[in-house]
Amino acid sequence: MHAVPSFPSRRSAPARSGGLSRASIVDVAARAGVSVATVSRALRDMPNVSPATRDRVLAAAEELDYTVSPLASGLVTGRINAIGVVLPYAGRWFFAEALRGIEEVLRGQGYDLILHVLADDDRRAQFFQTLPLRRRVDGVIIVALPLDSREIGALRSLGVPLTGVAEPLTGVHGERVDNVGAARLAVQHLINLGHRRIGCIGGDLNGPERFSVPGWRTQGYREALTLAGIEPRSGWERDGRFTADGGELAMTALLSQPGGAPTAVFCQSDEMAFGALRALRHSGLRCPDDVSIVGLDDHELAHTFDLTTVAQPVAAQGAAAARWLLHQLAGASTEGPEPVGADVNFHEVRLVLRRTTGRPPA
Amino acid sequence: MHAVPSFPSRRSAPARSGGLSRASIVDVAARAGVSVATVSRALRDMPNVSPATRDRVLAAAEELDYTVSPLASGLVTGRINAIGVVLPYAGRWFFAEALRGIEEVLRGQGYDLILHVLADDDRRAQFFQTLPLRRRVDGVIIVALPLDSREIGALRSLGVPLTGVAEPLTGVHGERVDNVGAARLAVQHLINLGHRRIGCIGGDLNGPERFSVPGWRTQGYREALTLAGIEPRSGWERDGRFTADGGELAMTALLSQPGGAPTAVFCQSDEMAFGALRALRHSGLRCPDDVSIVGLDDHELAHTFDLTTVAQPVAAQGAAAARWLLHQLAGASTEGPEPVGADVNFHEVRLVLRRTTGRPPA
DNA sequence: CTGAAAGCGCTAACAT
DNA sequence: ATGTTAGCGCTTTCAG
Repeated sequence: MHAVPSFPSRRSAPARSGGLSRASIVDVAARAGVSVATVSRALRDMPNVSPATRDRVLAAAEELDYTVSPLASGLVTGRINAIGVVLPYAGRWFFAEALRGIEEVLRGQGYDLILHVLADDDRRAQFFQTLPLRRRVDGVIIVALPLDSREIGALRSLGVPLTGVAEPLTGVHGERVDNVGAARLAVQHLINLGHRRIGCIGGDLNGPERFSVPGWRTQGYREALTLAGIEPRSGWERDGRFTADGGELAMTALLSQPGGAPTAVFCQSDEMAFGALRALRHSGLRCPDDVSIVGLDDHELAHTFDLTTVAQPVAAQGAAAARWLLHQLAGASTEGPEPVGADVNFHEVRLVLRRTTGRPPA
Repeated sequence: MHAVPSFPSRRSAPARSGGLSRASIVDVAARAGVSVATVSRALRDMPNVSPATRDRVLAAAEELDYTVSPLASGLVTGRINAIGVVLPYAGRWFFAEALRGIEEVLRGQGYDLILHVLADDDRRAQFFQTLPLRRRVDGVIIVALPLDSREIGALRSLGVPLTGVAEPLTGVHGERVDNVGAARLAVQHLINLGHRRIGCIGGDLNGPERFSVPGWRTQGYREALTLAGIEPRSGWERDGRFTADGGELAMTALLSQPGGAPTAVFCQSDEMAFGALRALRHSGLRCPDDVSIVGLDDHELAHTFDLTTVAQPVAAQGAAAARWLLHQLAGASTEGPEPVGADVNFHEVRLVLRRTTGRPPA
């Protein structure tokens, strides 16, 4: 198919690999009539290369369709120009969005993004056991994954900078939102509307997943209530498992609560809110006329379903994490051994008013 | 923090890289009292290593917490154990789901997944210009991305096997569904229900994106109509840009069609169907009483919104593509130069009945 | 069954 | 400003 006039390299090429572009730095050097060292310098825009030489090298490289082998250069420099991203596949929307933000930043800086999806407990256990990231990345971003200290220790043993998105990791830098504040914002909106009977659909506070987010959001919910002089009722806090189906079940339970149902419900994620909306529809109840619903996320479909919600910037959190990591890598050479500030960067949330919240029924 | 009793390697380690686990194959060899060649063999389960020796090597490796450097081994073998996945970020759900299927297969075989998101035209152009996958992957999976022959050529020049998911790529192996058949299935369902006035919301057939999927689905729509003796009306085919908002706009337009609105609409994606549902709601129309809606995908939220749809297995398509690729790589050594069969593997679709379709209004 | 040695393609001293 | 050379850590002939 592609006729190769004369084969650049002198040996029989490896069976298959980086492509037909077999030219090596030696070929470029020969063609440009300089040494490989000069080629290396010219290609990386290093000082001490005369403009004329540089041009000649660049031309030769171009003609031979040459690209530096990341393997070879990584082997000597010890940098591999790749970042590992690990996520649990909990909440597709969230993860896809965070990934987009991360990828954009990484690509812009010439870093590869190596993805690890810890879809279930087995994969997760195996991941921490074998640590497949070892020797393969210059840094790691953990997205929406709560880790215990043993797991964090394992990751630390990689010897590369770490950062977390959404879930707090003790001792690790993080990008996230103030979940307590976000929840309070949502619930306060309900209170402002005149609601006093307000339910909450969140995650299991004592479950094995160890997500801390539901804990905070529940705390925010309670705080808002207390501040308004409303006594939180434990029966009005339900577990929706952060899925649409879970949200539906939780809402159904709320509706048949002894002592009357709430007139408004704060759902700790938009997907659960979608499920709650379905429960309402199937119960013949109208939203917001009978029951108000407020979510948290601003999922891409929240607008489509007219869901009032507290928006959080997901791609931005991912992008910020990526930027932080690259910054660490850049500074690693100049600064001391542990330049890490295990600090947290909080991102803004905002209330997005749509049509699932209104005044309580008379 | 982590006390390192005695540093395995003898030279000052590179500033930062594959981690604290600095032990090299030389260290393992020394510890096991064998040569590096034997270590290499033992670790890769090659023949010609006595069980006793193998055990000793394994133990030594374990004690030193040794892992093979993928860079070093890749450099000599020419295999890098990574697969590139490139996708357009068109349809978050689809892409996240496909990615999940791909990742699972790749991980199982010890391959890394290197992600490239071609979010906009700039990134896309840049991608094909610089080909950042070059020398970095053993194969490439293209998800839901239509490519022209120049772009396919560029990818081919990588010299690694290629495969496509969802969108057909001429001359490239692919995993997808029969889009014509899927559309016919959806529309036939509406016809069976008694509908004769059936609209279609799809993508721009002449747009710059060159997606071929909308073309086929539209063809399937027309075929089903024709087969039932119904004359397709061009005014009832609208572009919904494969987004919820686009679907809403298209549905609104359909509703104000001169000569009356359709009683049923086939949406070429579930996300557009969600938008169409919103248009109905805002027009005070009920579904399916006034207008029936059928989608295509079986998006994770389709169930939540009771959407009747034609389901396609997305993760399975991704997984199949990954398996095909690995199979090519495995066979590459034994077979001839181009072992590629640029064949297509079709995946089954099925109608999922829910509550957005019913008999036409009397 | 095991070891010695030659690189893979590149970068980083160290010359010049 | 440019060239020489010694490896980075591993796999792989080729000899034992």
